[in-house]
Amino acid sequence: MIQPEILCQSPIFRGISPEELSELFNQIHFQVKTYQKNDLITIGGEICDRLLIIQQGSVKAEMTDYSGKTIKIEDLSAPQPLATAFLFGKQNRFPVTVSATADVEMVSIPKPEFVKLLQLNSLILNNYLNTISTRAQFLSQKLKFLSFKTIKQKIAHYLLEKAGDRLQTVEIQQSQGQLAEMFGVTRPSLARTLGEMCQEGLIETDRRCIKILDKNRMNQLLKS
Amino acid sequence: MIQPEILCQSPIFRGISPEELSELFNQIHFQVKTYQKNDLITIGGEICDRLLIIQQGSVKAEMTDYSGKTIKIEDLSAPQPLATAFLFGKQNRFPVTVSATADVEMVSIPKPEFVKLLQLNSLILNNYLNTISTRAQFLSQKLKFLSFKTIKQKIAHYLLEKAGDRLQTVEIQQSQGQLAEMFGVTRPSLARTLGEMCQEGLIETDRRCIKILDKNRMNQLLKS
DNA sequence: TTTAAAATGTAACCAATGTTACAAACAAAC
DNA sequence: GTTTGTTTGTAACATTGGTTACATTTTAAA
Repeated sequence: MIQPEILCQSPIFRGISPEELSELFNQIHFQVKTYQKNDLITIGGEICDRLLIIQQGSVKAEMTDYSGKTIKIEDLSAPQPLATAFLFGKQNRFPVTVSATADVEMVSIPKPEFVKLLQLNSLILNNYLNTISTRAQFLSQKLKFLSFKTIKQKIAHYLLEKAGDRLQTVEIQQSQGQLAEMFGVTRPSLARTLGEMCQEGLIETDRRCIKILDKNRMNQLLKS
Repeated sequence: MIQPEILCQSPIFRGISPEELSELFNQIHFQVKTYQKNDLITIGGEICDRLLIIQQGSVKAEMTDYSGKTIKIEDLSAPQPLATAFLFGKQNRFPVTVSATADVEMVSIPKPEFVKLLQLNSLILNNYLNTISTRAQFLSQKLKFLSFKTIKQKIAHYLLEKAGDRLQTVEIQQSQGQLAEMFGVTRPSLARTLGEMCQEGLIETDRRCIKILDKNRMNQLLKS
């Protein structure tokens, strides 16, 4: 039924040997369900009272908007877990509708059984805590970034972060277009603002290298 | 040293009796540290390898910007825990500098000891998981909200969410000004946009009641 | 009831950014 | 070297939302 060699690759069971994992699964109740391509696995809004881990195959997660249409959120494949941030907490309902994009085997562990697992094995506990904490930290960072209103501020924040205390010159890996997308702005707007910052003597650009000329003034930008 | 009657009010120990809590604390290592008003408790960037819970007094959390100046983030008092989302995860450093705003007693539990607690008591485990999951869900919601670009979209999202499937009329509790702050826009801009939506026949406003006239068209707004 | 304070509606103006379009520079493939 | 597709710089114009100011309405207090 379960395939320990696959499951131990999952972020939640990372570091556990396949043998140990088999042993652990012997101590809890769980189900392995199979779905065929296009089957519905969860429906958005449904109570999330079990941990689902893809053992085989792949799924897509979609969100339903107010008019009933669906928008694809992400594709997931084995051995990814589903909706780890919604098993606990106040709002423990699936935020998304999940359906199979290939034949799927899904390991389903009821919440109380998963809690048992967490108490049986401290590695699993740590892995799970790390997973949701990392997610919270990621979201937190993203929000902080969005709190900068103007494009100039976003650029200043990005460059100062990337340069740290030492460096004067930052080399960006992505293209201007990708950077713009990360900032949530359009490419021409980003280019224009970079141009303005050059004119103001804040930075100097040379292809993908950006030299910070005036860190103090850049800092000032972030406070207004 | 520890005051179980106070600590069991903390979100992390909620539901545990004071006696039980004393018993649990006997099984782990921890420290109770005292600070005087204005003492530094943690410094932003420092490794977060212990759980801190305020047992007595109050603290403020501040963030340091690039130029070294600090901005107050929040005030916390007993029996709140500090930075629960940064004990685990990839970026386990305090995001903020914390200092005492009154004489403080702080319970400090090293991470490995706290992990023991989590394994000893499933209520604590559940509480902690709920705490960080709720936080991730809150941040997620906030981000979703910010993803709506225009004020019209934010209003539409807010109203549709609040109305649900059934209702036609939504009554808002807050003042327009508070609503505007929640949306991250200025009060006159919000008022102007509400006015525009009335003219377009999307809604009808009467003091603090807003009637949705055309749900379909409102939905359309969210997709562009 | 009168009065003061707060909340609301509205307007003119301005700054920031999106939109669209196009040309120049560059990189990769042939 | 030429060609082709991608990336970058830039410009004109439209839209959005912030700013400021003020009149009106509502609420609360005296």
